[in-house]
Amino acid sequence: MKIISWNVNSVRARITNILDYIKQSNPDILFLQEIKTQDENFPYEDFEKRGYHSYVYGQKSYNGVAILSKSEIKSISKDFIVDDLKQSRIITGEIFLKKKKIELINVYVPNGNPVGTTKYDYKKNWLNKFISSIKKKLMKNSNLLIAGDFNIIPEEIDVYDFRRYENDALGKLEIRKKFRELLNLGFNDIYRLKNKDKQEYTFWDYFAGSWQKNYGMRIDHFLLTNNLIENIKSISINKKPRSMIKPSDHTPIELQIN
DNA sequence: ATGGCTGAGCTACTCAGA
Repeated sequence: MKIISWNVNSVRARITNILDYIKQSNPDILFLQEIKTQDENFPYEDFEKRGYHSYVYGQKSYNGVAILSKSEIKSISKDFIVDDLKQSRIITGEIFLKKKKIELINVYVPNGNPVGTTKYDYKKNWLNKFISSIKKKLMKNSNLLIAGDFNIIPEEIDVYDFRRYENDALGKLEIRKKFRELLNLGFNDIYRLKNKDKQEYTFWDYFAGSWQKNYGMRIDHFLLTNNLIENIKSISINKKPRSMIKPSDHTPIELQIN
């Protein structure tokens, strides 16, 4: 089974790119972040024609997440945490894999910049609530798969120039510690688990020729609980969509499990 | 280099992204 996560930076502006990518990569499940549209304007028909169910938690202009799936997904939920600002950032569902019930958690973590503002505090509080909801979920199910745009650079190796981000909301130690706190609950950063020293990125800024210069960062992740490690076949970052015309600034990360 | 670009909403410009 192929599960992919991709921050598309607007599902409507990106629709041809997404449909081309689906045709090429053929995911069973696709997590989308930053769809930037309300549910009623989501392009359900485009995906239905290609054989996908769409589960959408939209928002006007900003944020918004969705799960596309070839098979029906049960127990879809949009209230994983209480979000004070009512931003659409998490959608969850359940699938079965070899008799394991797996909780799928698609996240779009707040950016948090600039540091020292209410946006940064919102990110910290959001992460605290997220971690506490994960703890609760772990008491019911030890098979969790979290994927999405975490807006966290886990370690120095995960960005082209760490010094430029050590005081940024994506790279500050305080935020990176939240990521470690999550891992310490029994999760693995699957890309790093499978690629100990590899320096690859999932995001490149639109400006300053960042893509051409490979000034990127690894901020989109798959975190799986220890129980699911035996099911992992492969994980890879697919850079091709970032090289296309009118790209998202993020590129997909692809997980094979069976 | 607190943004050089891009998208949404809207129709001139702000907000947001990372």
